[in-house]
Amino acid sequence: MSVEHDDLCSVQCIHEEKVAATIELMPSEDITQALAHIFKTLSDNSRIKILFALKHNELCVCDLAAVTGSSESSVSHHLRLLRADKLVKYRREGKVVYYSLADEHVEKIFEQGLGHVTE
Amino acid sequence: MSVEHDDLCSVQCIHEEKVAATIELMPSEDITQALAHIFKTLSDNSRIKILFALKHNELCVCDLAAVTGSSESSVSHHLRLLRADKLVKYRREGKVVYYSLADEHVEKIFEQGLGHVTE
DNA sequence: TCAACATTTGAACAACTGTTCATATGTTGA
DNA sequence: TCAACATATGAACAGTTGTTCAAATGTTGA
Repeated sequence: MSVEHDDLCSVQCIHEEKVAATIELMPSEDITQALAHIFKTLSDNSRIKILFALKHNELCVCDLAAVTGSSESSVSHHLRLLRADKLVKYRREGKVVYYSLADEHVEKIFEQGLGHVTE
Repeated sequence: MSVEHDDLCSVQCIHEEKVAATIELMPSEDITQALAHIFKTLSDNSRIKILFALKHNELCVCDLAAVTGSSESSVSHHLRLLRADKLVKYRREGKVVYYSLADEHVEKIFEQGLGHVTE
């Protein structure tokens, strides 16, 4: 009764000024969610492989399945997510759809990621 | 019987040379997995907020809970993942543990990510 | 028009993830 | 030593995700 969980307990060790100042500098919820979302799209091994495969060539779904060692259906599902986040673009040539990287951002993000991984 | 799924069907549209050349240029499984792993760690909104909060100050778990609006337990679980990937470091001062960014890689990765998001 | 094929889509399932709650660990000051 | 507190940890639960299988689109050449 005397010690409620939200009123006292969790306020005891807080550095108020620092917290207030930090909150001021925080980006909006929209931005943090957008960042989390793009990293989520990049957080799957199959999708990483697809993006690496597209680094030098445009490739069709069949090719990507062969390169990454997954089924065409699986690749297609992944490509849908990559398309939704504008990480890849595509063009149709007859029955075949060729995918390629949307821009060079992906490669730069990868470089930074690799920089952290291999340090 | 005549048309087996792995023998013929999925080999029909493949551009063999391009596929072979692309496979040559692919990074190792270890590398793609490591990349996927680091992006997975960055793919959660709470963890993104924690890292942004640590951009200017070192902060204790309580502070981080207040800034991010989550429970201390939740923050602590997230910090464990961030520690495991060497994205944050920490120092103990009495009962309080202060966390800070491990290096400037995180910020650079964020910059690239934001570049893609806000374009 | 039709068969063949490349791709996409949807449902279903197991595996994984984030949060909460309860409990444990460490640290301080009395 | 002990209570108080900051943090960490483990189990459990709902929600999400990646894959597979089956079926549906497009698209071409006959």
